[in-house]
Amino acid sequence: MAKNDGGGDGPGAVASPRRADARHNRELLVAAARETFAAAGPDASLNEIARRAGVGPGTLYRHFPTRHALLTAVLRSRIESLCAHAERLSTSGDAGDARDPDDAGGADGALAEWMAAFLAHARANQGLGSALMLDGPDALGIDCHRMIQDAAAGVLERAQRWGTARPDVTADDLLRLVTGIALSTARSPGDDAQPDRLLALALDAVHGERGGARG
Amino acid sequence: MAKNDGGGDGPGAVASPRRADARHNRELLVAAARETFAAAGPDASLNEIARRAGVGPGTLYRHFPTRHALLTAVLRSRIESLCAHAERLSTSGDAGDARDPDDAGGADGALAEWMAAFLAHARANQGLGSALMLDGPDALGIDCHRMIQDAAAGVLERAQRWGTARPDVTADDLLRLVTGIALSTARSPGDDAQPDRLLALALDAVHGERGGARG
DNA sequence: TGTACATCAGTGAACGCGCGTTCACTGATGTAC
DNA sequence: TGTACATCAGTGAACGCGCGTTCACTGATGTAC
Repeated sequence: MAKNDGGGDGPGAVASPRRADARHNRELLVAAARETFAAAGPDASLNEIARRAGVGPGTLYRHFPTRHALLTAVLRSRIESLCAHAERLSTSGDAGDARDPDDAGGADGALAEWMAAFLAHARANQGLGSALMLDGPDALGIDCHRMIQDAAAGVLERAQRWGTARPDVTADDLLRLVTGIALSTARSPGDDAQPDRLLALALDAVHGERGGARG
Repeated sequence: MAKNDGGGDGPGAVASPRRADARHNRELLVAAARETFAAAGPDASLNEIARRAGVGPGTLYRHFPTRHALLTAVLRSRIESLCAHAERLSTSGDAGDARDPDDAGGADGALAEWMAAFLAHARANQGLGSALMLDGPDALGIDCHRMIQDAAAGVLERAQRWGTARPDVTADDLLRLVTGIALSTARSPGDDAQPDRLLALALDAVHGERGGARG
C-alpha cells in the first residue's frame, strides 16, 4: 500500500489528511493561497498566507513542505479543467478525416477557444502562475507541465490536420505566445481589450495564410 | 540655472559628478548594476551591486537615491540607441509616398529589423528590464517609457503607410507582443531559436494577410 | 609652485524589517476496548 | 455508550538571514591665495 495515500484519488492527487481539522485547515490554506498568489504573484509571503488562513506557519509547512507544493495545489484544479476542456475539443466531431479547410468552424474554432481559455488561466495569478509552467519540469512538478503541454499539443495537432494551423508551429510556441501576452499585460488588469486583441493577432499568426499558400 | 546640472548633457541626462573619484565610482556602480541586473533581474539586491562595484552602500545611495534611478542609468544608453535606430529606419529612403505593397523590402524590413533589435534589448536583463517599461510612466520615469513608445510608433506608422502593417495594430500592441516573447522565453537563455521563431510569427501577424485582403 | 582649508564624497557598522523555517510544547481527534 | 489513550495536527515564539536604508565619522579632492 502507499505510505500516506488518502484513498483512490488517482495518481498525482495529493492525499487528503485523515483528520477532520487537518482537512479543514488544508482547505483554508489553499483558499488563502489562491487569493494571495492572485494578489501578490507566486512570490507571495508564505507567512502571510498562513496568517490569512488563520493558522500558524508550522501548519502551512506540515501540509505543504515547499512553495511549489502549495502552488501546485492551487493550480491543479485549474489545470485539470483546462486539460478536460482540451480533451473535449480534441474529440468532438469526426476528428479523423481532414475536411474542407475553408470550413474553419471546427478545429479552427476549437484552437481559438482553448487558447482563450488558457489566456484567462494565465492572466489569473498576475500572469505569473503560468510563467512557472515554463520554468521546466522541476518547478511545478513534472505533472502540471506535461499536462498542459499535452493538452495544447492535442488541440494544435487536430487543427494542423484540418489545415487551420501552420504545420511549423509547436505546442510550446503556442503556450509561450499566450503566456507572453499574459505576462506583458499583467500590470494593467483593468484593460481586458488589449489582451484579447493580442490573442487575436497571435491566432492569425498561428493560422498562417488561409490554406497554407505561403511564399 | 539648474541646481546640480553637470553641464550641457541635454535634458534627461543625469549630471555627472564634478569630482574625479565620484565620477569613477559612478561608472563602477553602473557597470556592476548592469551585470547584476542582467544576472538576477531588476529586483537584484542593491547591497550586492555596491559590493560588486567595491563601494559602500552609502555611496550607491549618494549617486542613485532610488532603484529606478539606477535602472534608468543602466538602460538609458540602450534605449537611446534603440531610438536612434528607429529614427534612422523611419527617415531612410523616400518615406512619404506609398509604393507597391508587394515591394516589401522597405518599410516591412525596417519594422522587422527594429522589432528584432527591440527583442534583443528586451531579452537582456532577463527580459525583465523591459517589463518595467510596461509598468507605466512612474516606473522608469516618463522619459524612457515615452521614448520607446514614440520610436515604435514611428517605425510602425511608416510601415502602415506602406501597407505592410495592419492598420489596426498599435505601437503598444507591438511592444507588448515582443516584450511578452522576451518574458516567456527568459528562463531558457540557451535556446535562441525559439524567440526568433516566435518573433517571426508575431511579425506575420502584424503584417496581416498580404495586401490587407482580410475576410 | 606650495600650502591651508572648505567641501564634496566614501565608509561601513548599525538599525529595523519581513522573510523562510524550525521545534518543543499543547491540544484535538479518532479508535480500541 | 463511555472512557483511556496513542497519535496526529496545530501553535507561535524564536532563529538566522539578507535586505533597504541611514548617519556619524573619515578621507580625498579641488581651489583660493
